[in-house]
Amino acid sequence: MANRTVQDWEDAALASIAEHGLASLSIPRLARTLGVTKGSFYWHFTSLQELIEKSLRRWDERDRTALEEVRQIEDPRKRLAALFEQAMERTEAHGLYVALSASTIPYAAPVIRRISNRRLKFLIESYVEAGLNAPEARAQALLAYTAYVGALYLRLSRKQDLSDYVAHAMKTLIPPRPRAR
Amino acid sequence: MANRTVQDWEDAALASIAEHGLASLSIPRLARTLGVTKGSFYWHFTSLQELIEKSLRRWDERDRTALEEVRQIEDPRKRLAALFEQAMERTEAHGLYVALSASTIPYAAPVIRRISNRRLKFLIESYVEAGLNAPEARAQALLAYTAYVGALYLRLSRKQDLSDYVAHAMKTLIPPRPRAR
DNA sequence: ACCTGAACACCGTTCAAGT
DNA sequence: ACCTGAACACCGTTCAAGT
Repeated sequence: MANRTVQDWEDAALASIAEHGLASLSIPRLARTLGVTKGSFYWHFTSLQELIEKSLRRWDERDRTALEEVRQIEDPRKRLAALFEQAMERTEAHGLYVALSASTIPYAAPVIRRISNRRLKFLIESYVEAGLNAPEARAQALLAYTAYVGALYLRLSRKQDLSDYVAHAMKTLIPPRPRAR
Repeated sequence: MANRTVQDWEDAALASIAEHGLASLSIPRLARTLGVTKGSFYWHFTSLQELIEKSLRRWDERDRTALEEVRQIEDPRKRLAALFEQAMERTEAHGLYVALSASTIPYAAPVIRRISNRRLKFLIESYVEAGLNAPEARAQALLAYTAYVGALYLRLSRKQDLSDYVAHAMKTLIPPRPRAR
């Protein structure tokens, strides 16, 4: 078989973290998945830490492009709605967010911060475009974002359908359509 | 020195998890903290898993009594406000919630579910008392709870003061005082 | 009744040796 | 250039032996 690339290892790591959690990430496991020996890992990476760091950078990049797509939607209210609905898909990304935002590995915090900053900024801008003034938009964006993150975690311990929740959250958190003038 | 008790080990475990995360929990570490050898651990517990299970049960119990205290407040709006403010204190409990709700250990999920069910039920009852009808109260409680959990996680990656956030959340999520009749 | 200390399996890491 | 396989330290677990 062809040799493994750095990207192969990174993708396998992200998938494993998203599904089994960070604690279950192990070099022998990944090696078995990829069909090689654990020793070969150290030709591509200097340590498990480096693998995680590089994988996180990859995830960060993916999140950035995912946001860019939603940004194409012109109507700010529809854009917000799309963001809320996206919040219930993209399960690997959510698995990663959930698995890592509580982790105590030192380089996880900056990545989480960068991702949440980017999404908060996006929310604030959309709220401003939807007619809120700056402090209102900021406060509302923060509330919406925390509700989003909280919902990710809630979904973890209960299988219940959250579509009613999303509907209510959108009603509460998306500003009314401005009146025509 | 006197011998260690089961409770000593449980308390040490909860404190360690809350502060350093679940991944850093290690029997040699705890043993060193308690001034004994790791071998002695296995006189009190059959496995690390059992220690975690029993510790989680202990935490569950603590959360229950913490809720009971807030329940004493008669005015439902003030009770909700107290709950929101408590949400920014009790740091060990929050550290535990954060460290465990994403964990893949099998007995963590039921405990998290029990705790969140209890707090959701409490919120729903308070919202009903504050004048909302049943479905409104349920939806609003769910939104409030997810915002609360999300705020715990957001606080992790940014040191920023969240008191403005709490003020806005309370304004948005606590129903208006009913008019006197 | 509670603890020590040695033993073993598993994972992270290193590295000489293979192709 | 990429991988194997043996080696070593660390942690979870067991257990005979100490007090």
